Amino acid sequence: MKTSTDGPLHQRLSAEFLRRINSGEWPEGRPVPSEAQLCAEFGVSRGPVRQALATLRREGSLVGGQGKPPVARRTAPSQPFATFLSFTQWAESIGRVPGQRTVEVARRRASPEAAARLGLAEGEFVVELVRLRLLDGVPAMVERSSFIAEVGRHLYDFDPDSGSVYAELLRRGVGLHHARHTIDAVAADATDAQLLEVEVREPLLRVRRLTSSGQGEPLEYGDDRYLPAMATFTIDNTIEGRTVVGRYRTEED
Amino acid sequence: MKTSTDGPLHQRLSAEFLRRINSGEWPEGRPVPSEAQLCAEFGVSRGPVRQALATLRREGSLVGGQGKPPVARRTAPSQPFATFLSFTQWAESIGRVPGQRTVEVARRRASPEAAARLGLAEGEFVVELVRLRLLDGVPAMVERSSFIAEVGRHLYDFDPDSGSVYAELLRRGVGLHHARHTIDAVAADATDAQLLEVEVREPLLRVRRLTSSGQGEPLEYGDDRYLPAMATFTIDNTIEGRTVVGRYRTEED
DNA sequence: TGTCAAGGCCTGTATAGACAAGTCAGCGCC
DNA sequence: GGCGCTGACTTGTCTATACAGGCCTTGACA
Repeated sequence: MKTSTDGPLHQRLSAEFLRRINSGEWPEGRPVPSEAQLCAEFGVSRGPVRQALATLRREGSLVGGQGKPPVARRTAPSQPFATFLSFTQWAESIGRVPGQRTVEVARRRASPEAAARLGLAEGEFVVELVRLRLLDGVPAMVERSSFIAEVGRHLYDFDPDSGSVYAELLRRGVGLHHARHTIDAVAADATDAQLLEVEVREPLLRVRRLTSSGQGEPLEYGDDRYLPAMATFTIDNTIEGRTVVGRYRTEED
Repeated sequence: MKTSTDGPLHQRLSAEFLRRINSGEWPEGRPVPSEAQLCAEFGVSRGPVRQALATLRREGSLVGGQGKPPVARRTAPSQPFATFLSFTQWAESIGRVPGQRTVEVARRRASPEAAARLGLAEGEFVVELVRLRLLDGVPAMVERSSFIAEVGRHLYDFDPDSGSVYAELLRRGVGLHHARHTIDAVAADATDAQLLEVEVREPLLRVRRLTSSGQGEPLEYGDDRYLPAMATFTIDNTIEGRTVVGRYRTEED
């Protein structure tokens, strides 16, 4: 009955339980079998069963308990690092077709804001990349990235219209490790308005991103401006401290 | 030696271990005492000790293990649930003075959007609370909340101008357990503009919030609109998958 | 002096049993 | 009919024990 035959017992149990929840065998919103029943079914003691249930509870697939069996809940899993960082991978993960139109790639002196975030002296060079990102062929976001020179040089022999810059950088061994996203709202300026095909002053969802190496050195500073009708960010958190973040296509309704 | 005398043993142990890490009693980067030593010191069996260590490991305060004792690590904690949910507690946590001016408290039929999110039939009653929230006396956010009737009735004998509604609800045993925040941008409407003292159509950072019980029943639906100059949200994530979220006062620079 | 194997220590995993505390249905009493 | 109480069931917590497997020091041997 178990999904696989290797690995610790509690891992096999938790994989099997998760399968049952996601397959609907344990319907959402309904209590799952009691610990005693599960022990009997798999012929194991209560320890591994509880450990498996605890794992699922931590991940949000089970809720409730104490005196009554916990309840199954299907949840969107937390988006992994790459999906959260890369527009291309994000779009693919939600079943949309990503696209891009590069506006410019340029080596120039860092803007004051980029220089400050990247820890560069005034006048140092960065590689700036400006792209319009599309979702199913429709404009969704304007991306302005400043890469430090050492990372940016990879962009000269890579066509940013062909896909994910991040995937390419990772492939070339650039150690993207940590990213801080700061979210706020801004009014569309003339460039945004023209690229996104909206009026000037239209509200846009802005995400400024500082991507760093494992040693904490900044590698890239980005300013992404989304049409709010195309994408939203979500933060899920619980009183126990679990936090899950995601970026989603705005539901049309 | 234990920090407090009530609560389950493993919780007391984990609180005590965390204290030792943060106080430097267990220096960062150095292995902590072995499970056997901790069992002996506290006179308990291995179960609760392991449970306490597992909690700290999940939160990132301990790393490593398997064959050798785990290593202590001090980390910036993720903002706890209450701080993220409550404007009042958030403001206090960043050293600002929270304020509020209640615009209205009303029992009325749920708006179509609120009814849909709360899983109510059309025409069911909710308690709506509209407040202007202030940071150091300056308008920062307009909050519109719809509470299901059973939760909302607590608001009749509580003055929402006096402080945190969430703290009061928790004190009265309302099981706020999980919250999903959806972030996007909207243009200020006439009401927003008047309350926040900005122009109509000014971009605002909108956070829609669905707060649920431990059983997953929706309890409150909220629509908060922040002045982007006053607050931002951040998401920190790493390639290893740890994610930390926060809400911050926008730096003035 | 360098290398490799042995053994001790430590965590990971699993079993079994016991009691506390919360939930809920059903019964009996008013 | 409605209320409250009881008791069965379930999860939460804790103890005790055992063995597998990773890690590291020690010591014998080349």
